[in-house]
Amino acid sequence: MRPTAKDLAEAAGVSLATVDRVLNDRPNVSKKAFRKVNDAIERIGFVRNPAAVALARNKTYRFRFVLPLSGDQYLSELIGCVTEARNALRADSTEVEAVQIPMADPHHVAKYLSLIDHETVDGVAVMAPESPQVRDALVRLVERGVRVVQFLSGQERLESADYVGIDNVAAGATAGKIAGRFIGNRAGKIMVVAETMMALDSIERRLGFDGIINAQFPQLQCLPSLETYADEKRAELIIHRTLQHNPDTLAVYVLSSEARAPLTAVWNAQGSRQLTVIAHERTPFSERALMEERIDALIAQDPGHAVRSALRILRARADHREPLASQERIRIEILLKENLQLQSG
Amino acid sequence: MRPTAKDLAEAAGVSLATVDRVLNDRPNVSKKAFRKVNDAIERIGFVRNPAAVALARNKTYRFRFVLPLSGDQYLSELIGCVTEARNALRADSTEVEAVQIPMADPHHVAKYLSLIDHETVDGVAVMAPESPQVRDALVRLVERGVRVVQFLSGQERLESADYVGIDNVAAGATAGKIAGRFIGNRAGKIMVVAETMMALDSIERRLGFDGIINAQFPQLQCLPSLETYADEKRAELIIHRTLQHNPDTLAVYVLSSEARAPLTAVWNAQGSRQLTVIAHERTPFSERALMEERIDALIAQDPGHAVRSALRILRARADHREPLASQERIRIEILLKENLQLQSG
DNA sequence: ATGATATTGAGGTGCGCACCTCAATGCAAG
DNA sequence: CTTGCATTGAGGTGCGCACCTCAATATCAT
Repeated sequence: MRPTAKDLAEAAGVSLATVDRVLNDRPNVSKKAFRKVNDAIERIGFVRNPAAVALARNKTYRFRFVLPLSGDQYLSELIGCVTEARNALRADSTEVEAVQIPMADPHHVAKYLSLIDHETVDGVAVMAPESPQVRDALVRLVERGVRVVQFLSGQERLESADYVGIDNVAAGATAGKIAGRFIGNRAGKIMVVAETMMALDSIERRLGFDGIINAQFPQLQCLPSLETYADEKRAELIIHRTLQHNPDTLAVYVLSSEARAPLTAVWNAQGSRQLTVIAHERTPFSERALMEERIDALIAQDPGHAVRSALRILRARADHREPLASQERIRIEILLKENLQLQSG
Repeated sequence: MRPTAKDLAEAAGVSLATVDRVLNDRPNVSKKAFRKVNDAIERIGFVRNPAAVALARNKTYRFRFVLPLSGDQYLSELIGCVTEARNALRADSTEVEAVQIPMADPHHVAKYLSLIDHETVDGVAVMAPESPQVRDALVRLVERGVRVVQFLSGQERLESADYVGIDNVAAGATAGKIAGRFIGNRAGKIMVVAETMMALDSIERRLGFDGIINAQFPQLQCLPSLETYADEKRAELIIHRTLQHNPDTLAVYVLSSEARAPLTAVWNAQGSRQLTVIAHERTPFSERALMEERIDALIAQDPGHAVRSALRILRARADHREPLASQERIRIEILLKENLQLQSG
């Protein structure tokens, strides 16, 4: 039989009360007792029964995803994943919610975060653009006893918070390698489009992309990043113009998770030209375009995995446990038409 | 507050005993009572507290991985993942073990499986080559009340068992697409190497590979599959000969998870020739070769994910729950040097 | 030695459920 | 009506632990 706390007390030569004090970091424990209990734990291989702990604590965990307010398809996917996780975790006394707030003004975001405390919520996963105000607000959030996960967002990594998401430099490099090898040995230009180059993740992806292209594909030249500012008209205009001025464009790389506007513009303007198209993230739009071979490859991070990973980490932190690193690394996926694996089949 | 079984009994207008009978499929429940309880469950949104259930049942789950006896690096990785999962699940009253048995003789495998019953183990994940004997043994295992997962192996899919692993036809197609696009528009041949073409997964991968090459890259021609029979000398010989006879070979595709012998032979024989190399599975060997740019791409399925997935499914089945499909789909990963994401960094 | 404080033990309660027993009720066939 | 059986309810116990109280003892400085 598996040893219980009672066995542990016996083995350690102390009372159940002392075992309880040691196991739950309660005060008034002598160093000697502490050692006796920990030695006994090693000796008899005691492991707390999580079910019994959960039942006795009878605590409900409350976690919140703080996401940008946007009509982005990737964001919709993400919200869908949160909803799914919410339903799956309802059984485990875990309340999960997603809120969307405008991210344009860092002060507003910081203000929002400053109103959260551990009375309201045990942990938050925050997806917000880099800014000193937000970073500060996150640090203070941690200080107030709320677990924080930096979630899929181009922020400077905090010491005191966990990060869930991919390495964007590596993601850009991956895109670069795929683009370079897919293009073959023709010489020409690559058009790079982003919503904005103010975002850290765009900057990092571009950095990784350029690094690979410059080092390994000297016959290719990356054009300056085009910024759509999430404006369809503007996207249409600048992309059309760029394609006209650069007839030797061989490929398009869309940095941002929303590829719809840029790619629609590209397809309207490309004429009979063959373009290798690389974009980020799997959405209904990009999935369909991949199936129709209008996109050649997607660089993606699985939103479902990201959500579950964030929740597992928050849960582990709330229980003062170390998250299992090997399970929580989000992969940089390369999606082709062939390995898309649609749900239906 | 979250409703408990007591609340449910009250809401249904029955006693706790009847609620218990309905919830645990016990006999002697009238249709009327059954309906009353289920209606009340819907109405008040009752969800069983899994922690309380686990505690009250006080049951330990015993799952076993049945794997081939082989020095294969991928298998070592797999065993490592099982060990990791074993330690992680020890806390949850779940015993996980891995046994390795010789798979050469289907009768022997079937014999081994026939000795397993639900007294010994609650579920098994079996990785064994396709054969009618094994298939039969698995079906009978299920009939004896043992949950079965067909694990990462090229077996005909059973109705009565779950499957964990990738679609090998799609994996082959993915390899084909990567090979074709990486080669560019040069014309030439592709060498295909397998340990044996008797294995269903090799056949399926080859099928997917040829399908893509023939349909999308007519300038490329796939050579007949070379079979190494896991014999280094033989591999060396046939690969050397094939490369000599086919000076216009542009790429090598290794179908099996053990790429070491074939690729070593290729590197010994390739001379100054540039070859695009595609292989399967991430192992210390293939990882290193990818970093050194001796392999261009790996098609992989994450063994850690596969192990965890198999265990989650076995656990769900043992609890008469439906596994969460969306989480259990094993992805066909494309690994390049750029998205390898080594553990160290 | 004395008081103050730190440490320990004994014991109880409850978390939500599974599983068991036994008596009580219902219902049908004879 | 009685016998037999199916159904239901009341009640208890225990799973392993967290959390609490109170009294008893140990340890320290003075």
